[in-house]
Amino acid sequence: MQIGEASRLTGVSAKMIRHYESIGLIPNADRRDSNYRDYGHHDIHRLGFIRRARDLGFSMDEIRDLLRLWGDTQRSSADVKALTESHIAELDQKIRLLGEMRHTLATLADACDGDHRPDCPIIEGLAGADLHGAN
Amino acid sequence: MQIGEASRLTGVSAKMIRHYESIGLIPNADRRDSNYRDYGHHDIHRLGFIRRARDLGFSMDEIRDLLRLWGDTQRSSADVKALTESHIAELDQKIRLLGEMRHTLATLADACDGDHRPDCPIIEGLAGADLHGAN
DNA sequence: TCTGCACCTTCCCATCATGGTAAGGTCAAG
DNA sequence: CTTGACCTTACCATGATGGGAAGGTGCAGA
Repeated sequence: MQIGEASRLTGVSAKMIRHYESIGLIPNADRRDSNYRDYGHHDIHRLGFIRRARDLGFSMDEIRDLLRLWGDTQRSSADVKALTESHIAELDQKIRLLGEMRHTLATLADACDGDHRPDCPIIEGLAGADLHGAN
Repeated sequence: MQIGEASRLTGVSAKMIRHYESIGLIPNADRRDSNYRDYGHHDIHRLGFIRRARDLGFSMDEIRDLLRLWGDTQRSSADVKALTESHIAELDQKIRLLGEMRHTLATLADACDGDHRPDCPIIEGLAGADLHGAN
């Protein structure tokens, strides 16, 4: 099938399919006489794998590792689990950081009357108060 | 003072200070005879404001709005609060998405023995299972 | 005075994942 | 033969940041 159908089936844009090929995440696609790329079941499966990993927040480097692990019949499930848990830890870190931001902002917003007057603890906080200390 | 000291005082890299100037987030700095940029209290204050907003996850566009609100003595605190709450909603959305990813991954990881054998529900999930449906 | 070093300047390139657009080739249906 | 959908490559953009090159400035010490 052509790249458009592969895109529709996998939810990966044609643009990104070509990009993944260019960075070696997927092998060079077969070409027809027209020079159009030609995809089969195997390619669709691989692209679906990539899309699901991407949707779970794995970086391209991690996805590269996952693809290698996927194709390695010798590897232990412990290898996959380790990579996954490392990624979970990254997610936890991001969630924690965003949560801290949210907490600080919510505290400032709570202190702000939000009326017609100009006095605003949010702006004052940004303008110089200690946002991370005792609040 | 020179850009290096301004950077040290505010925690904004010299590189970014120049960048903020180039995109109009801060006014063009005064120049000495040497053509070196020259900063004063006012500039330091503004850069500190930007750094704090950045640390709270505001985008450059939002920071631009915040700076405008900061300098506008007419604006109501409601304007600032609205912008802040919009940003909090963005943070909540990101946190929710990351949390969903984490949940799916944790479920898969829990199902994975993580031993020497190759069978791995994580890889199987990525390879085609329904990750978002009943799991 | 010369030298060295720390600092500054501008300019260009890279990241990461993705999209847009332009200029042109292919192919099937009407 | 035309139309339209599809494909090709190539280049540019995002947002926030860093890296590095090539060269100017300024001060302290030999």
